Amino acid sequence: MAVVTLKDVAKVAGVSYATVSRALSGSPEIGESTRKRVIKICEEMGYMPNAVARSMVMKRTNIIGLIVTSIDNPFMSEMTAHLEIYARQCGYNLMVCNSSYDPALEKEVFSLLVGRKVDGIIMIPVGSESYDALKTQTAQVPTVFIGENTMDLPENYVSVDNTAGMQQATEYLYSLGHRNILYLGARDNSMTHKLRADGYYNACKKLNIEPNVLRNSSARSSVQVGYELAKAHFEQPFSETAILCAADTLAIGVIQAAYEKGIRIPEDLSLMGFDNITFSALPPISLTTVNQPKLELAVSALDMLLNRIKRPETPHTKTILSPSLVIRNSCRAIGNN
Amino acid sequence: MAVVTLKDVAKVAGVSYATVSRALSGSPEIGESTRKRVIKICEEMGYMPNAVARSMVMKRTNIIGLIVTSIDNPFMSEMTAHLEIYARQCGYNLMVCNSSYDPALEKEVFSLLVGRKVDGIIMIPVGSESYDALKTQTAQVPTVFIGENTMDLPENYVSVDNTAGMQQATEYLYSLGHRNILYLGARDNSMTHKLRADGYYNACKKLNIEPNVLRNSSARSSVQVGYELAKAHFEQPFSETAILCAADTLAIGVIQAAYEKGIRIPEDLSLMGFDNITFSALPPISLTTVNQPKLELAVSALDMLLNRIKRPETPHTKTILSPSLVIRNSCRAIGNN
DNA sequence: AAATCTTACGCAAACGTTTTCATATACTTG
DNA sequence: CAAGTATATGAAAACGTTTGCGTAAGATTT
Repeated sequence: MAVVTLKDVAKVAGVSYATVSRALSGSPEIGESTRKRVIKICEEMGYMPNAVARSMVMKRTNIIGLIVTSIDNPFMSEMTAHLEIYARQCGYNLMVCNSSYDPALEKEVFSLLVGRKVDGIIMIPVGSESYDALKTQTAQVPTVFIGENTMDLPENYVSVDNTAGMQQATEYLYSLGHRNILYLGARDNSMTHKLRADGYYNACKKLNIEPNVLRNSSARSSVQVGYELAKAHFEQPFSETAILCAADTLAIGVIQAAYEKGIRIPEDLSLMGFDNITFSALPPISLTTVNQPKLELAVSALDMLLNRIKRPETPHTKTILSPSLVIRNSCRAIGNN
Repeated sequence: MAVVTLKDVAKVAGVSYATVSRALSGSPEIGESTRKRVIKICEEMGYMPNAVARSMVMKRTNIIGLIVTSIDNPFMSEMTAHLEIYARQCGYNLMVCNSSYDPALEKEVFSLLVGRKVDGIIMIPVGSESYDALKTQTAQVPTVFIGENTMDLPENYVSVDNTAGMQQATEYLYSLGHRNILYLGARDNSMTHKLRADGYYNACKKLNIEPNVLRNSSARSSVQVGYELAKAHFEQPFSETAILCAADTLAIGVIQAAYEKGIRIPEDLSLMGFDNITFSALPPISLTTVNQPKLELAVSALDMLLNRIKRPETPHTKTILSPSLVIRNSCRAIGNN
């Protein structure tokens, strides 16, 4: 039960503990014979370096903090999986925290991670206010944002090109003959969602069709919210032939509401989402959507962060990845007259 | 950029740094006036305790390690969310690792967490061999297993009663008139799945129907595996009126395969799963299943772990939670003749 | 008023590493 | 062979806390 330390090993090996440390760290200034002997003794004694003590002296924990709005969200959990695996390969472990879509909590866990002396933080922010609130905090530790960006603050972030993606989606529906497209789930408290809405507006202008937006006043885009918005919308007669959702989760909520109303997709109504979460691919759902490349997002974010950890004084950068259309069976072509 | 330490605060306040420490820790042996003054200075200077240094001396990190097979799995991510929130309320942070369904990697990350001096580990094991492989390791740090258990090793674990749940599921199908029920996805490399299969066998014996099992020879139960098993099965004529899956993910794969074959659920085939993941509730899927109470599992596991951390010499315990049937629309009653 | 007890604080050790600097030994080289 | 140079190792500081112990000063008791 007693934990073996460097000193214990040193005593058995009859050397100073500095020597043991050097033997294990692969330092060149040590004799080959003693190195082998010490390493063998370490193995026999089951010595395992104390990462806390090492962090203490090296002023580096090899931990990176990850703040997500909710790990219980297919998009985030997919990305977290990629992040964790890649981070471990790079010698880092992940400390994961939920902000639960609460800016106050987000700030709190950020401080907590700073106190834990994580080497860096990757964060999927609750909303665009996150920037202001965290401005002083992000100065304390290298931070990279995923998915959320902003014009005025040159923070580090990686994101998909939300505007281009949503514009592409709108144009796709147009190409199928849709002229009356409802954009469902616009939000003002998230830059990501503003940019997505921009894509829709851009396309409308370009294609000369009338924008038609149903806003989401809550703080998040969930299946539940999509369901409620659609349900309310379906209460009254509507003329749209297609619904374009700001997120896949919303679209799945719409499916539910449509199902209850007997509205068939895509026969009666075409439907699109954005994100391409795993479950959108399942045939019963088979949602046409815009893909966010989760692996690339994860890898880019970590690369960017590791870079900043190494060279903190480097200028801030951003990486914008290209989204891509994923065509499934939730949209149909209609004759437009 | 320079980090404020206890010493800095002490210097400004004109006291020893022991006094600052005591002021913040709420020690009684300190004057009320100095306490207030010191705390105020701490706030002004933006002092934040260094958790690493504290861990060093207190021999406690307030970190718990979580090893899941894959965070990118709705069941695990739901539970992780609950765990993280509850743990944080208890003053702990979560270090999350994927074992990626690989026993060797599982062992490796376990060691890694031990080296990190986590206070305890919660683990969803890859399979029942995990116990043997980790026997020496679990002695080094309090460990609690979730969902996986075993007869011979009295490890700490919390689990749902898999056998009772699957027996209940089988009986439910029987009550709908099904006599030819295919059990899809049995696995030998997981005690959980053995116990679930036991539930099916028990029910068959009790109800006097012939067991009919399609094994899963891979290491995991994924949508993909379910799809492949069902697809192969549907190639040839089959006589089953219902398929009972060892996991919801498998059942969703079955839906996909059935869809492609034009087999309607529940009209042509009844289908059940086990786990009750979020997406099983969506109307297009609407899977009748057996619920695993994720919140209760998470809370029980953490309580058990915290208990062991406090009193490591306490005897091992197990907590078995009751599953419950969740009836949706993937099963139909048939006339049995 | 002397003796005792509290109270509030400082000193310093300890936690387990890494790493700089010093030093002893062995090895070159002129 | 003397002097210098590598080479291998040890001693000790440092990282930022917590906490046991010691001790002044003040409060209480007799």
